[in-house]
Amino acid sequence: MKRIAESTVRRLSVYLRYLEESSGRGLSTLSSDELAKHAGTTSAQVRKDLSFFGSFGKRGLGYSVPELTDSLREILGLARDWSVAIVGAGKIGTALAQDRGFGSRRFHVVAIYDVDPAKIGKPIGPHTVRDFARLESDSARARADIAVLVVPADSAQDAAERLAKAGYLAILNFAPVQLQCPPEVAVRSVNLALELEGLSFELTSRRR
Amino acid sequence: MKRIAESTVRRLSVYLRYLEESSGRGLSTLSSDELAKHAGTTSAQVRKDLSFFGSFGKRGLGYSVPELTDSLREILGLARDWSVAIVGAGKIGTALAQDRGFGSRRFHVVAIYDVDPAKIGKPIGPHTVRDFARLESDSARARADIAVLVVPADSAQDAAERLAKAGYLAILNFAPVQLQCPPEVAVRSVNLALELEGLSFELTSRRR
DNA sequence: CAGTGTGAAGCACTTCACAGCC
DNA sequence: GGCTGTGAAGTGCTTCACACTG
Repeated sequence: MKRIAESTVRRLSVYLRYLEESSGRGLSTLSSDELAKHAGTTSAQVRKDLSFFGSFGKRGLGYSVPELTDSLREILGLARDWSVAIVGAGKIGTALAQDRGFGSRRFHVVAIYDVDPAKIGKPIGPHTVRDFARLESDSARARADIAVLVVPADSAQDAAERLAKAGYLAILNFAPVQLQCPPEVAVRSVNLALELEGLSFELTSRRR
Repeated sequence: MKRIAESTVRRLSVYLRYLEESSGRGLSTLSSDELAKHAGTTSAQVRKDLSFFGSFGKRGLGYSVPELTDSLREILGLARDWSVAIVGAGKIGTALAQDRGFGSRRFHVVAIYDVDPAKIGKPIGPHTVRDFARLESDSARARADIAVLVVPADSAQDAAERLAKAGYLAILNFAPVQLQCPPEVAVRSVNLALELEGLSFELTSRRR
């Protein structure tokens, strides 16, 4: 199968969200044009995106909401649940662990790690902060699928390597560093400083 | 001036970070190749990126660390400070407000808003949660430059419109919705559900 | 006839390759 | 000789436009 662009996958998620909302409002079909409006793209783009994976629509009619919902869930790997471990029990890690919406859908936080003795053992929602030294022994028994890395920049690379060795399949990285990981580990980064600096650039350059 | 791609701006931020680190280690020049290694790109890309804004390097030598640092700060609009208001004092908003690194560099949190009477008046670090109803009157006196929107999905669009009307220049949106804003307001979105679903897709499709 | 599916065209970002300068 | 700056070529995503079908 041809490689799918990351931008395409992002849009599929957005379509899915709108489909779920539409389903809640009792709609049974949706056109590429309606999907496009709510996803901030064009109808041609919607059709192209979906056509990578098959023919889901009916000509003259549009897409069946329940059918396309199921198909997109299948495509995005959301027909199953994923377990998530939060690595780093700082302010943001703690907030993410408790945030509904982050844990919702098919992603379930199953553990929170930290190296700080002052934090280890502390309760966070239904969890207790575990010693990151136990990562390897924990993982031998039961490992989460995805790690959310919320540690300081200078310990992120080490932590990532241990996660990769311990068999984690994916890392969502919040540390402001370019992680070096073996190719079998999927990595995405969210870098808030970068986003703010992007806004700073726009405000500086594009303002009339 | 020709339009600059968002991906280019992202990389400039990454270069700047490495320049600052290198400066701390006493390096005085850096080649496009060294910059590329640490930014995860190619030397040609680095040179192209920089050439949009001028000629900063010396042939045969590379780039002067202090000079390029200054130039990039200037380009990215980081030669000045920016004030930031956090809108939404939930778990994540509160965490961001207190996170060092987020507030660091040239971005300073100056206010935190919420609509929940239970939260209004609560101290968060050096700040006190303010009633979002006061946004307009506050803004008439002194308005922050950038708003960080950390409210539930169903109130995000309303909040964004009020921020735009109140004269905010930019919004960093964490709510999982496609914000509709007037074009003079710069918007960037960070959507954690989308990132997780992107990983889910990779784990499902690309695994051998 | 409304709306999908899709080759072809268009556009934008990246990589190449080399002339030019230090 | 080393490394930048940059047109030209390459690649990949997006938009167009239209044949096709329910």
